[in-house]
Amino acid sequence: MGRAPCCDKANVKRGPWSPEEDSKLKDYIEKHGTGGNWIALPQKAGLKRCGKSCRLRWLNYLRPNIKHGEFSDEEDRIICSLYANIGSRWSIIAAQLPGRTDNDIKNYWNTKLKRKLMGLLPSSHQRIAPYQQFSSQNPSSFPSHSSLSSSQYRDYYYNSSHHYYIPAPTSSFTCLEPISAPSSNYTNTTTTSNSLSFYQHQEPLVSVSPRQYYPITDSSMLVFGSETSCSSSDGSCSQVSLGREIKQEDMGFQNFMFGDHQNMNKFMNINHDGGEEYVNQWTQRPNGYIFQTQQTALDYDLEVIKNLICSNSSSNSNNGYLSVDENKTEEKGVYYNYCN
DNA sequence: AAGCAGATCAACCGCTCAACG
DNA sequence: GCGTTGAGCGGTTGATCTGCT
Repeated sequence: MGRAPCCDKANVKRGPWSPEEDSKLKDYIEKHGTGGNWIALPQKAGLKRCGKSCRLRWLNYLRPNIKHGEFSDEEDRIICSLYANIGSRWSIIAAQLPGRTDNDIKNYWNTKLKRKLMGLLPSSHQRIAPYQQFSSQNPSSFPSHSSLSSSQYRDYYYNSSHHYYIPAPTSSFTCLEPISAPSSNYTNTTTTSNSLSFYQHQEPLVSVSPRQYYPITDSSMLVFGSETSCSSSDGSCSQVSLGREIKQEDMGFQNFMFGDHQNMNKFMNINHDGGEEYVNQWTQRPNGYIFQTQQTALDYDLEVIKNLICSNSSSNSNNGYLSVDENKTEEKGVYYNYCN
């Protein structure tokens, strides 16, 4: 037995919204708010629409501060970075891009960005940092490490089949450097006002309130955000905050978070603070608590993204989520850091 | 100008989850 | 604990646009 439909489909209008409908909805919400009840809203607003449809229309198009139009390189990088780390969690990604909705980002990813990335990285070329494989491959055929400044070797791809570097295509996705594994000291880091309000503390996290921060327990729920949650969604709002719990089991998250290193791994959180970017890394302490460290970085690996795209398109078994192969991850053993 | 194919994106669908009685 | 309800999410669809022949 399925669920009862949320509205009487025979009596609701569907399809594109007219300017009159937009105006009715906008006027009503501006005057009365949503009242926390989207189902009842269309009737009150004099609309023959499904509540869900109203919600979608408001969140994606009518609410203030929606940003339409081209995505910037910066936004591209953030999307890629987060996609590489958390997969197709569009609402979470949208929460990092004020004014963008998850629907927008999803469409943008599926229609443009994915293709852009796939075209950017020929399959035989692995973008790597020279230090990673110089010794194990054919050092003599490379530009010598010393002959390449850090800024130079960012601009090469390593051709694994022929063991040499080729110049990287010019793009906004440049400058990958290895970063060290997260440190094991548990110092505080700061967050910035425009970021997710991750709670950072030297002490084990305690349960503060629902939708705040919990220690990782056996049931292992990692909780992001605060009660002011208002992420974009199909769409939710642009305020940055994540009101959704992420289970470790979710989306192969367990592998992602904890699979490849005993007590560390990372989850990205990108802040914007006076133009500088930080990556907040989630690290699990031996006692099971998750804490956060910060890197000045954006972090993704084109090859990872590409693999994700390929695996997602060939198999939906992972539900579109990043499911990191433990062995592969271990083998890889290197994180890249975006640097300017 | 007409027809077609591919790209784009608004909207829908079905599902999960939290809140509540 | 269970059922119901509504919000939110991610995947998909389909109407429209654009560019090419």
